[in-house]
Amino acid sequence: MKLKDLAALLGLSQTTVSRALNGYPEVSEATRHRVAAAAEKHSYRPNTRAKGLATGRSMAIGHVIPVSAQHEMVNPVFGDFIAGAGESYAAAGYDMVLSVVQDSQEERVYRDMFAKGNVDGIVVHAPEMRDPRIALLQGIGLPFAVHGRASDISTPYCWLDVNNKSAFQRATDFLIDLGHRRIGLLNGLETMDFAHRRRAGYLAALHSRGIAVDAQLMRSEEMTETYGYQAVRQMMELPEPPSAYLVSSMIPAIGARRALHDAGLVMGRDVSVITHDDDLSYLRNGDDVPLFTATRSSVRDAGRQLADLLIAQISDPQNTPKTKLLEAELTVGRSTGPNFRG
Amino acid sequence: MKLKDLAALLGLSQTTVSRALNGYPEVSEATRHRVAAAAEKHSYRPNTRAKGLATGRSMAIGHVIPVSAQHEMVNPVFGDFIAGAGESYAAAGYDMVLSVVQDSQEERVYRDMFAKGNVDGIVVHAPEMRDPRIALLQGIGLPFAVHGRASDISTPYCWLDVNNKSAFQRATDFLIDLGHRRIGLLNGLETMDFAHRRRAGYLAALHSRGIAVDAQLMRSEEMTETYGYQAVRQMMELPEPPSAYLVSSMIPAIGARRALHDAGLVMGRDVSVITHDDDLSYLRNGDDVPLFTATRSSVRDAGRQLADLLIAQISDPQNTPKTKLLEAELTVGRSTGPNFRG
DNA sequence: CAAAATATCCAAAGCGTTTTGGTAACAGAA
DNA sequence: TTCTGTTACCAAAACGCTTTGGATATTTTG
Repeated sequence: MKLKDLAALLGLSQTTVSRALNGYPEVSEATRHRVAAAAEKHSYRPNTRAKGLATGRSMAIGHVIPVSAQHEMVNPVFGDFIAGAGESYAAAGYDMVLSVVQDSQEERVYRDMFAKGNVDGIVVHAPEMRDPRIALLQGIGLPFAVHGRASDISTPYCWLDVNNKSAFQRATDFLIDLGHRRIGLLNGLETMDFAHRRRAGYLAALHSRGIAVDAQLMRSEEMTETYGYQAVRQMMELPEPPSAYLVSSMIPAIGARRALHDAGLVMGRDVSVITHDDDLSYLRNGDDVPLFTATRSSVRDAGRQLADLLIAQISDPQNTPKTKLLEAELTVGRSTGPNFRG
Repeated sequence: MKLKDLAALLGLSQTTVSRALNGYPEVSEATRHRVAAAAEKHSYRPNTRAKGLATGRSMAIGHVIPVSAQHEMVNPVFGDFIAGAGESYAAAGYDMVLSVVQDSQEERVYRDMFAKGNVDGIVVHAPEMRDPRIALLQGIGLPFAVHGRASDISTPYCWLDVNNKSAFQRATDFLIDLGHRRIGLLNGLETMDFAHRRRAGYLAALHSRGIAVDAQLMRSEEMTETYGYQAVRQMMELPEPPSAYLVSSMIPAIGARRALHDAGLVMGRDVSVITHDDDLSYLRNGDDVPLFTATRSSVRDAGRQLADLLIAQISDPQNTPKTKLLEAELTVGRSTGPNFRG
């Protein structure tokens, strides 16, 4: 069923049917209802490509998922982020198109997406500190929104981020208040902007409390379970092992817990652990009382909100780009306690 | 830069330029090269919508991610599956369009996708036993491929599945060989086809070895960490607790491990655990020696292969639908050992 | 050498929409 | 009555591509 057929069926012109369906005023209420009823009855849906060609918009938003050649890894938060963004898109009538791309190919993919015109905007994932993608997208004039920020870029652009620095500073302060002085940091890859900020928060807390920084207590890697396990094992072997750990994600935190268990230590009693918790649907942090003390911020909610920002940006491109900084909450669970060991 | 401009620039007709770029024979090699060079130089990319409108194909494949209203959950394997499928799509020039949809809305979404014509095919995720989506898609004539199977549907359709029954039967046999008689099953939701098959494999092994089935040892739920934890805790309280557990995914297996640790039991010595391992990139099963004995099958690879099947199906619709059954490998790790207790 | 075949190109139609630039009918105002 | 506005519709152009159905040289064939 195409527009032509529907128009013929109603004895109307394509123009009138189109206007009736798209809510233009120059159509009588009577025919508008007649048209709507017929469209409903024959479940007419305008062809996306034709509509897009005519309007010049694709009603789709691109997500480019970079996969580095070294560690072929899809960030586990990705599924939840997408679920959140998907809700907003569905509500606004947008489709989501996904490209999984070797990071070396990324620039080409952005350019192609723009040239081929199959998206009206793009969500940039996992920004690095001086991420080249932002300048690139500004250059080609494709609307975009960044999940996170790029510290070294000063021109305004649309982003949504968790206040990672403040979250990790508060978490570190919390551990210091409990008497911990040697605090291990199991950070994500510090080429990533969020990891850099978390480190800054950790360092700021140490400095403000006059605690010396020990490079042996700071690790930065891809956030896997085995990373958490091995990093904790190694730090435990130090002459002065940490009495507490600050971990960048639930997954390595689980590895950290395993390492502590293997060593016969009990979290919250012998050693303290705080982790960042993205509130992933399949990896809830305990039920009633949280398992881990955590800096928590729902990545699903972030997806929802970032999508809204981007949609607003697309529908009104001259507007100055909106930004939003979410505060993570610090929820106290069973994995932290006072430091008795000195 | 559109075709018209490129043609004008070259002093050729749009026809010739189009044919040159699309590899038609009625173009001299000289002009073909000239056109290709100019296209490259000005980085011309045909507009997707226009091309799609002209050819009647959208060069996109839809993935509908159902989210049930009760437990808003995105399957953690999803990210890796998408990554795999994305590789195949990129190689074949397809885009991937994603819809996150309340399961009550699913039928409407499929119908709309077809009517609006914005995908050439669809991947069906997480089929249930008598999944209505298959008949629906066959009815509307939209090519599709199923990740998994629907047991109660006999008409041929395109699918790729892991041999879940055989995998879980072998795993159960393995445990029985080690002397285990009371084996707990922590299954996924048994409305899902894969979970049903796994249960069948578990039961078949018990039957063939003359071991009585105990309903108290069989659980079926959404595969979260807390599920694994609580299920094991509860089974441990039974008068005759299991000496071994068979778990449907790494995530609940981690919860199971936590419950055993909390009870002071050591996996592989006091209690055995086998889990299914989807080989997720961020949740590797140990490094050198696997942590868990596991039935392993890469879901990323499944994504790649299923995408290939669907693409083949789309390019040759009359062909009888291809299917592929992958065998999971049973890899021995540290979580299993002989049963000394009885 | 004329006719047929081939190689190379092009103008225009078509894909299914939206949008432009109207027209016809009828009302109210002068 | 005539003019102006308004309401309710429509024919045709446009979006950027592919494809159809030629057209014009050039080569091959009989």
